[in-house]
Amino acid sequence: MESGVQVSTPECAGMLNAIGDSLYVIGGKWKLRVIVALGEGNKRFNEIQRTVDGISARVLSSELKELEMNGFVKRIVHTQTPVVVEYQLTDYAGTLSEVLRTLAEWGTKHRDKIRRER
Amino acid sequence: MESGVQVSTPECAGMLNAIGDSLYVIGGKWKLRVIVALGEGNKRFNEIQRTVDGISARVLSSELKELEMNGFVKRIVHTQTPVVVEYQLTDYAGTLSEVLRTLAEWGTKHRDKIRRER
DNA sequence: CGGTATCCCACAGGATACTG
DNA sequence: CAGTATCCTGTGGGATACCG
Repeated sequence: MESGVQVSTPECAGMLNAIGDSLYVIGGKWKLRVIVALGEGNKRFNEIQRTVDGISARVLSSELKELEMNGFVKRIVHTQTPVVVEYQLTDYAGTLSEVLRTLAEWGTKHRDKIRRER
Repeated sequence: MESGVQVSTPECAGMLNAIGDSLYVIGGKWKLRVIVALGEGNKRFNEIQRTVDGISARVLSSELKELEMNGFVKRIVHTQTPVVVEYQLTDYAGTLSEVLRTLAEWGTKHRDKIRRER
């Protein structure tokens, strides 16, 4: 091994399953982006929608529900008048920080590469 | 900050775009899994299909084409008889190693967490 | 504002059959 | 074996309208 092509750990099968598990929970078009958006701090529904470019209300609503079910997001209702609803990341969402970091890093480098090629 | 909830870097917008770029290229249900499968070493078409559980020939074919277009995979035709076709990761696929590592690590931990909860 | 309900379509992707 | 062609379904997700 010299060029970094060999990506796998000794047993590839375990890695395959582990990656499968990850994608099952945080895969898809929006989940990670919503989480990143909330990484800035608590947000209200429409704020999130404005931050995550292109997401519709319907989809955001269902994504937030799934994220809540999976323990990444907490929904906080401030019972003032008018009622204010905030979403915030849970501690568990913090376990994704390394994933997000590497993914963002790679995306940046990849974009640069594409730029250079054109 | 004490609990790791704060996932974002100073500017979240950049991270949002970077993650978006990543997902655009390596997002989806199969791409990363095909790459991991090839991480074991070169493979033939049907070998890959057997390794990546659940993928159909049609889908694998199109995924391989996209991965080739994006510079992750090289298609090698050995012109013997019978003709043998191999797929191998390029050096560029190696740039994903950190992403794959963190993703696999997280997936493993997450599965453990789910197990404990049930 | 913070959503939910409905409708609808595009497309990912499964099944099967077929070819060199 | 290594795919391609065809067909078909499920569903992700957009648009719009509506409600408390």
